[in-house]
Amino acid sequence: MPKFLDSLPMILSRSLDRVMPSYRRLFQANDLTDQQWRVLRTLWEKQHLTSAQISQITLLPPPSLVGILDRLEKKNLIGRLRSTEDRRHIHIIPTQKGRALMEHMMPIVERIHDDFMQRVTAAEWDEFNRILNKLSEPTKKRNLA
Amino acid sequence: MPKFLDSLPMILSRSLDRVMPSYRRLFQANDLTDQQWRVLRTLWEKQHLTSAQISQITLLPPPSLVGILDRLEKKNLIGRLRSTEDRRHIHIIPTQKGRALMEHMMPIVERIHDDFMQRVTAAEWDEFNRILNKLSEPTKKRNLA
DNA sequence: TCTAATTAGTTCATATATGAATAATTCATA
DNA sequence: TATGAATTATTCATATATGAACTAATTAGA
Repeated sequence: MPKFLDSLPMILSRSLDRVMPSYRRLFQANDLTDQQWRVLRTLWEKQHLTSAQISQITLLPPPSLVGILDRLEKKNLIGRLRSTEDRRHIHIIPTQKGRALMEHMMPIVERIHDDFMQRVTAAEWDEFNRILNKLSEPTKKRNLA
Repeated sequence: MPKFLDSLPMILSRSLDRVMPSYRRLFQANDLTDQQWRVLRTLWEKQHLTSAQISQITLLPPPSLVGILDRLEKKNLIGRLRSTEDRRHIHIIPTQKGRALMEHMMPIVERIHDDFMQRVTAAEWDEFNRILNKLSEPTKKRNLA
């Protein structure tokens, strides 16, 4: 009989609860929420993204994103720019202040990430990802065979 | 260079996002939120629990739990009962209606769980749990060796 | 036995999640 | 080219997350 605590959702939630504090300390030290970090982190690699793209990458639901972007804009970390080609699109662009903040935080975040990676071997990490993917991959035509 | 999407938090969040809909359909069909389900599920096995115990098991933060319990109580699914021994404790007890709802839902939830389990072998599941635990175990005296 | 420290539950302010609905825009096509 | 379908960002109502603070009750100790 599978115990509640051993269910997939609880296992994943518990792991998240254990992993996030290491990151959150850094975020809070820089006056960012987890979600605000995600948005800025996404913009670190790209020059500009639409709200929908950010939502897709960060897994943040569009309605939440509106407020998150509002607060990032209020902190002068990002800017909104409506596209001229398709006036429905709004480009989200990091400001100089936003870029500077990321430049400061990225190395530290990578260090935190490396600390977690050092807990397992490369083979274990691959295996972990492989199994987790099997467990959670989208159920497309799963009912064919 | 580790990509954002391959970081531990994003991997876990993405998996959760993919796993939860299967459960959520059932929850919504029974007019429950994810969190309300967690509380009821916890009470399924025990006869009564304190708010603190529920918080510890479900991972729901105490401030959130207050409202969740309020709404469960309003739906007549649980009851609050202040302890006579230690008047700080409040026992949370499922009502008959609450128990009946669980009796209806538990088999379906177990079926959903089994569906996920069938995606991997028992060995893979054990391996997955072992590695995830290494990845996310609390950092106690990690800086000793 | 009286006070300081603890504990359980709660409140508060702010930020986010969830699902439905909406306004503005663009697209497909009759 | 007018019109309905689709798309993007947003708003709305409700529920939850987060961290600080607070209240009532209990306990530890001088």
